[in-house]
Amino acid sequence: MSGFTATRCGDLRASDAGHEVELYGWVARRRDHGGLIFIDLRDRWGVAQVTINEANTSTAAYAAASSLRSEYVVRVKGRVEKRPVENVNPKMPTGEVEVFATDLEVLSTSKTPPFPVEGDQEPEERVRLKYRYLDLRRARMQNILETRHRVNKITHAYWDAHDFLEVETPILTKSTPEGARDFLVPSRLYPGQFYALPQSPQQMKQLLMVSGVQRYYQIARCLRDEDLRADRAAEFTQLDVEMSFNDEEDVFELIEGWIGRLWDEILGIDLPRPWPRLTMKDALLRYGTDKPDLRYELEIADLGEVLKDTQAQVFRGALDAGGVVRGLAVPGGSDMTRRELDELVTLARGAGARGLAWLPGGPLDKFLTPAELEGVKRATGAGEGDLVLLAADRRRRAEKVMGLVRSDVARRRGLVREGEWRFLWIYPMFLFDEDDEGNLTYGHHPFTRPMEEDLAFIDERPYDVRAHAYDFVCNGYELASGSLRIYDRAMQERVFQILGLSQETIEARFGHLLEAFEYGVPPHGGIAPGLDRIVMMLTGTDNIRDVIAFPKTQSMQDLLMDAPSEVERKQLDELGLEIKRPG
RNA sequence: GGUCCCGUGGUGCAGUCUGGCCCAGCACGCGGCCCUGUCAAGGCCGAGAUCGCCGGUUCGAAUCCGGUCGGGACCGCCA
Repeated sequence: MSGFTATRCGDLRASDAGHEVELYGWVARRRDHGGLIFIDLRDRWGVAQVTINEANTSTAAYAAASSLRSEYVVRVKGRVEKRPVENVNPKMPTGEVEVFATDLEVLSTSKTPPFPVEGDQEPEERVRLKYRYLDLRRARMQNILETRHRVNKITHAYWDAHDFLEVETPILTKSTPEGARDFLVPSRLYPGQFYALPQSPQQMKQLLMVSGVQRYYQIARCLRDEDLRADRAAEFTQLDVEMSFNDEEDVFELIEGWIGRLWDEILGIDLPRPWPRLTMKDALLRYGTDKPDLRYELEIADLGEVLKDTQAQVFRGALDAGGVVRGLAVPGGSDMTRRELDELVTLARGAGARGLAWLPGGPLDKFLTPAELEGVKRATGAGEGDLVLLAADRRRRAEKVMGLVRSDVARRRGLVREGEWRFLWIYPMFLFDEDDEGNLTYGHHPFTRPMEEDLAFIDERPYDVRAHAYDFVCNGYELASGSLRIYDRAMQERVFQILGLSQETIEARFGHLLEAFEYGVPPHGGIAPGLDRIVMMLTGTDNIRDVIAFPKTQSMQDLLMDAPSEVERKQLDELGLEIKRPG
């Protein structure tokens, strides 16, 4: 029997009493009583107590036990014994037994670790990342690794059971300047030309539908060279799904089933189905975001109607410029301090707003008529003791500001109902969006299918065109995005044209897709949930790096491997590259 | 590109606002000794930090100012 098949520390139970066992593991803790030494021996499955009694073991074994320090790797031979009742440790699954060591061998010693592997103390992230292999040894991280594995396993089983085929798609692919910035890979055989790492297998999965795969899924790595956030990594993992001859209801059904399975098997929670749906328009109006957190109420109201004749300058100005006034009632908010309000104003300014107003008690009270004040109260549902926060701006900015204010107010006033899971679909979404320069761009991606009934006004009022596009959202996180796709060459070209792409650009970048569309394309569509974020939810962390074994810092460095790093001159020469150094 | 928070022995924190009581405190860890029923073992003793780095202000700087580096949060960005 090798150590690989030996008894696992965490598996020991009362029923093992009397057995001779061999254990392999790391020293979690050592309690030396002088003549009697207790070792908590840890492996992936748990911790068992090894007892070494000077009186009943070899001198060599006792000497070895005395020399043990934290994180030494040892092999122990001994006999499992039931502990006397008074010595049972009910806090440990293995607490009913202990292993009396007859033989103990140090397989590997350890320096004092840079931070404690045992205990719940969270070291600074810089240190954790540099010594990631030790960080991952901690129980919390082991649990995350295991949860992630189980998510993958359940996911494979689920989609396989629905006859989906996993197909691997290339890592070296073609750059598409639309969307996120690509990671580029220089080509050795074609100097001056580049591959791109995939932002997602979007086009490949559509081509697989043309191939007749009909039901495709892949646990796919995606790479985007954009700045990072707490919930955004440069390389991340999507469950990529695509199917043929389907409508959005098929997608909703399958996804709700899959998420339901994950929550049931991993958390033992039975999620209610079907999930509620919210149109993009309503999400932005009522919650100020496309990923609302429904664990608290705080609904935003449009005040354009009640303030349509107002003489208050800030509101008048915004409304006359075609903007909006939006308000949010804070229950019991009249007790908010000036300092808190100032912090909210700072938050609003940070989002580009000129300011944030409040009623009553703010400087605007005297500019509103009693009827207008009454109207604001009614529209926002504000009662006695409540405070109304207001933003007046261009619609998109006012929405953004109120959305940020809403979540900040909920957080600082403790309105978030922890422990709730509020899944919902954002559907339908808009086909187009407006970028910062006021130009038309796509809402989801350029392959999204417009709703047939809205095509009539696609040229006149493009922003009002709804799409067969959907996100699913939970507790303020966007967990997935998807759509039904265009499967008609003419329609696809038309959308590209509306987006302002020239015929040459269309041909160069998407010619392969358009050509494929000439050979019998099934109507198709799909979705791509972010697996990292789903694991974040399941493990209760708000940091995406926690659910990635070897993550990079916010500034995209790998502190363990020390990447990125310079390469040798010879490598550059082979690629025909020269480095332009700034300065 | 921008805004904000953080950086103090190996680790986690206090001290910074209001400069001198701090050649820096606490807990854990670490080293030595004692200890035969602990499980966050206990007791005694001990070592370990020029307070991220550079510069400035001051009689005097962990503390104030400027810069810089690193980590984090956010805005922009993320089809």
